[in-house]
Amino acid sequence: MAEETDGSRGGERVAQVPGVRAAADPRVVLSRERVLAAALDLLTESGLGELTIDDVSKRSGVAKTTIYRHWPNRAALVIDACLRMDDGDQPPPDTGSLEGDVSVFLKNLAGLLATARWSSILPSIVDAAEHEPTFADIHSTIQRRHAAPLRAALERAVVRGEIQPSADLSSVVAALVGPLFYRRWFSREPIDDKFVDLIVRAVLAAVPR
Amino acid sequence: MAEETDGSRGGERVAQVPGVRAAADPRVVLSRERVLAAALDLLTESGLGELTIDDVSKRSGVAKTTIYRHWPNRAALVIDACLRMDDGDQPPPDTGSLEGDVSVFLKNLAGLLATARWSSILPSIVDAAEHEPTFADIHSTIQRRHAAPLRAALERAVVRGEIQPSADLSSVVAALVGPLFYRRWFSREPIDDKFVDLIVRAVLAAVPR
DNA sequence: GTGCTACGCTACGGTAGCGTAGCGAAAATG
DNA sequence: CATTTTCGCTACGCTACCGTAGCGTAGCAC
Repeated sequence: MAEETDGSRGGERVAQVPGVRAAADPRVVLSRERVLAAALDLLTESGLGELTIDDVSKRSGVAKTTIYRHWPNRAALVIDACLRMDDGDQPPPDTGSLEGDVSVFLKNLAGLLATARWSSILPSIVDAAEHEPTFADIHSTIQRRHAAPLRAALERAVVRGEIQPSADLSSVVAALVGPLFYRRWFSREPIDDKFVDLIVRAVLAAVPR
Repeated sequence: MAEETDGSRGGERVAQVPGVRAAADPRVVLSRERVLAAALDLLTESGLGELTIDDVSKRSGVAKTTIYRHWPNRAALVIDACLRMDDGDQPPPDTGSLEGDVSVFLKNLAGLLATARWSSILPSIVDAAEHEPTFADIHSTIQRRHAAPLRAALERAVVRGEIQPSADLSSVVAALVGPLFYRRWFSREPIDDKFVDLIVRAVLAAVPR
């Protein structure tokens, strides 16, 4: 996406090995890294609409012209930064029991909601997704990736017979994660273990088994 | 808030009755109404960051200068529009039973999430609340007002003895409303009655009674 | 070392949006 | 009516931001 008309510039004669995608020049990777890091910082501070290339340039120490050598326009940079925002991901828990997995996942999630950069940026993406189809796609990608470990735990529970195959797992995910999201972004209350326990107990008791 | 230094202009000698707040000139109320209506329309379409005074002027048919005669700046107009956005409110249900009240409330909410202007604008406010304290206040005002009927239903249930007074009602609200919000803005799946029934059943069964 | 490539810098042109000034016309008020 | 108040219109000045051009320099690769 950030590549656009790559062929128009000279740099890709180097990429003779097709799969490697031109890992070449260390200056390039450094510039890209610094720019993306600065962009994520600024996204966290000010939100998606306020992000300007001039600010990214100042913050990163990379010249504005160089930024435009790597991304065709502001939108492409924003998208790239959003897709590289992975600090909302979790390692999949595997405690052996459904209740254990879910409990670990949600308590981890509570921690991320309180601290991770990801939780500051997501509202901007949700808002953008509301009006622009491009961001709707990005949003669903992030969302799927993020809920994957929980989904996997539920699917394992189906295999183990702890949950009936007829259960609607999407509903269960919403019932579990929704309350935490609500507290983080809507009621803006802190999330303690007691709250998480209530949710886990309520939802798992209602799932057909 | 939109009033700022009212005393600097001449119009308030008319407001001799302090409480009435100068209901006077029909031209004024008409202008304000048309501007706010247009602003809410544009908020729905484009989000909070993209709203421009020029656009509001074009859409409403009210001259830009007139808009600035009523609001000191763009921010004041946005805030005024947000506070006047009341189509997310519901009449408080009172079916006599806790389960009935909650079920009615959530099914109404599901409808509003699918159709109301309010549900399109809220993500912008959530995002703004993340970075600007002013909008954090607005957000919590809207949020409280909106959840009030549900809270009232829960409190009635406490009085009737259907719920123990020790129960944490804020948690219950989050557990009930959160899943619907999650579906609307995060997983972006439709909300059907089966889903709502699952949530109601799960949560109410877990509340101490 | 010798090219090649990426980078930084300054300087633009263009646009969009904010908020203001000043005037004449229209409408309300009494 | 006469007066007061509001409105619409045009025309600004100002700032922030986008994205580009051209040049000289520093780092990379062979």
